[in-house]
Amino acid sequence: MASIKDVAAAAGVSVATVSRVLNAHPSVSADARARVLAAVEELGYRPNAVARSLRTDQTHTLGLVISDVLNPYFTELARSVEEEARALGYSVIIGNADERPELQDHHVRNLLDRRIDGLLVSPTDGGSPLMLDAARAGTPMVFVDRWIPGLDVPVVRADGRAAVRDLVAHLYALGHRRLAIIAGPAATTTGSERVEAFRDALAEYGLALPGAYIGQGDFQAESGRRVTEGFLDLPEPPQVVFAADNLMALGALDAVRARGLRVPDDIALAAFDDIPWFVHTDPPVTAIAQPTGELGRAAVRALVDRIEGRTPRSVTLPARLVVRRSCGEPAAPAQAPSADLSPSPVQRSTS
Amino acid sequence: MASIKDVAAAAGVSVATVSRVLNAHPSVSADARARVLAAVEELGYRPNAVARSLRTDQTHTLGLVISDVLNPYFTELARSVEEEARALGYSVIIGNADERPELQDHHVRNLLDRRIDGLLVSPTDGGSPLMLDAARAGTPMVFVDRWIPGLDVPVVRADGRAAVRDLVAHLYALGHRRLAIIAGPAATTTGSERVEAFRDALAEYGLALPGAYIGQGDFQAESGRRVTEGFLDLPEPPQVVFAADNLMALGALDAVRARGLRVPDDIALAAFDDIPWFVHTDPPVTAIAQPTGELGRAAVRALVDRIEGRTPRSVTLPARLVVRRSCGEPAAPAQAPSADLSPSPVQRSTS
DNA sequence: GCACGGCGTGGAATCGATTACACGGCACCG
DNA sequence: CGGTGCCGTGTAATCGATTCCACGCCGTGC
Repeated sequence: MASIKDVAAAAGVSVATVSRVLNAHPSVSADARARVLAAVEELGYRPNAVARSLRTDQTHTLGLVISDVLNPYFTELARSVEEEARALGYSVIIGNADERPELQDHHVRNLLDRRIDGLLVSPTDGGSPLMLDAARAGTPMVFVDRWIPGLDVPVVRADGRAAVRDLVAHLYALGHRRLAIIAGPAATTTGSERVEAFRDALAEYGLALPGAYIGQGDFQAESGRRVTEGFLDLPEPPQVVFAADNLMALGALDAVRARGLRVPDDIALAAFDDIPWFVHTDPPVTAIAQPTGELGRAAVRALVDRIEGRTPRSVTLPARLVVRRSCGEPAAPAQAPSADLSPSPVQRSTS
Repeated sequence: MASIKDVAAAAGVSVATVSRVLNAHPSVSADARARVLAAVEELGYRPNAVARSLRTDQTHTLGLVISDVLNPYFTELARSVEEEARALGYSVIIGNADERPELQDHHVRNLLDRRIDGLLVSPTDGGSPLMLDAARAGTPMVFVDRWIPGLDVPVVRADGRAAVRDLVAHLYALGHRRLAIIAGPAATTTGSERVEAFRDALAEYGLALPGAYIGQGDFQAESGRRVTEGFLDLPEPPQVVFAADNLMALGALDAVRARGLRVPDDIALAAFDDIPWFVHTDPPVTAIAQPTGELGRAAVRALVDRIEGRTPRSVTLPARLVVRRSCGEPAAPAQAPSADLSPSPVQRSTS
């Protein structure tokens, strides 16, 4: 592969001049510039990003460590992150932690070794020493979706409290009184927050959230199934199951169906995180939708602000309830009943 | 951040010795090794991968350029690719082309600039000059899923011919005679091959595939909707729509539902590419399943073979038909009728 | 007519690693 | 006892860029 030296030789100038041309430095004669550009074209020269990074100590690369690529929520997040980063002149390297802390550490270490300019993390746990050290050592960092308390790191996330309250109102209006939740890992902020928001909302209606109605999941489908089976085995099973993420909702749907029961007739189902597929499931699933794309973009902007010396801001955006049919008819007033017939969110503009 | 010089100074040795310790070179005394290791620990030293790559001309990184991250098929592919690469000591940088050739080129160029050791591509089009040049210039490369004819590049893919034949047999047995297909872009191999396989299979049953029953899609949901609407507007609409990928199937489902029609009573639906969500849609969708994980792993092995000087092999694995309810009852003999009640493929082992 | 300033340019240092080569010391062999 | 060879180590070149500094040249102003 041609290097800057080859270009310099071909153009009859020094490497310094070539570098100046490539970096749009003003101090280059028109003549030299033309000869350099001709040589670049001729040789098909492309600057070696590795060498450049070594010298400038910048990689123009962001690391994104997410909890689970197979979760459509995170896939969409990753997509919007890459898009915004590209618009700002950065590339993104994605690390999939698969909800496993040790894998998360592996990726963080790998990304740090590659000297990425900044790190976007949706932590799988409460924070490993590695991550805490990196944050304290001054690695530009932004948390997205989930975060680790006690660190001076900006957080970009959705606030689901209001939407959870709307959901409970909706369920109450439909006559449901025994409501259960499949929680995420307590070590994650989203894991514990959603339970809390749910409990608080229930309290407003004078409803309790007994221990038996809190199932411990891990954000994966299998745990949703297991927990739901436990609920169904109770002497007095809940009338509604609220899953703290979309994969666990899927597992719950499986468990209900495996018993030959029907949603919502025998038991109602709702989920945190809305995804395009919920429109097409049987029945369409009532869910709390996060502004995922906007979260990804805001997170990138905050991180790049931090990298480029500006002051990053934490951002909290509201989530909203999307009513479909999995909790019973008729649809609540908050939402048009035809929601599940509207054009699928799977489509997107590609202009 | 501490560099190798700091470690050398702290350990009282030269940088060469530090490097030798870190690279397990035999010619180091036990004493020196111990002092170096102690210094490494003390300083929290981590080798700079950028500098190392510059010197050794290896990044231990693979580039993966896929057509669409939001397509669960490619998400799963990406996941298995990363997993196998990690097992072999490589990292993966994913580029999402979004079915747009210019975006594909952007990522290929970016990855080449970063001097990735090899490239895994599922081309969005027939091959840009950039990609052809890279292949001919000797960049280690492997095509996965889709490929570009006429290049000496190994291809790892699934063969769907037999499964398409099974599908047609299934449809024929259910009494369907007017079968239509939503094709992918003709510029992609999977786009044209699937139509051909479908036509050939129909011919075996003495059925024709008229032009009106071939809709041109682009592998995105919206095109599936549009094409399906066209089918439904025909004087004699087809009895079955076969979508060449899962997103277009989703669009088709939307279009059918928007007319107030029902699958499979009014029109049947089948898809190429099986995804976990097809179990949960209304109705569960009959699909052709690729061995996605195995494809990703095989592709990485081929690429790493090529990178490390061994001879890579092309791999073709069979796809298989998974019958569910979207083409009509009763389920075909080829598959257990309870397929859609089996544990969801969304779960996975995490051991 | 001379000094000064700015512009275009090249030489060389530098980033942080790897590695070829040289060198001193010690052991072993003849 | 001297030569050979290996072992452990350090010096320095190198990868491909960026950038500081110095230098030569030219134009301008006094």
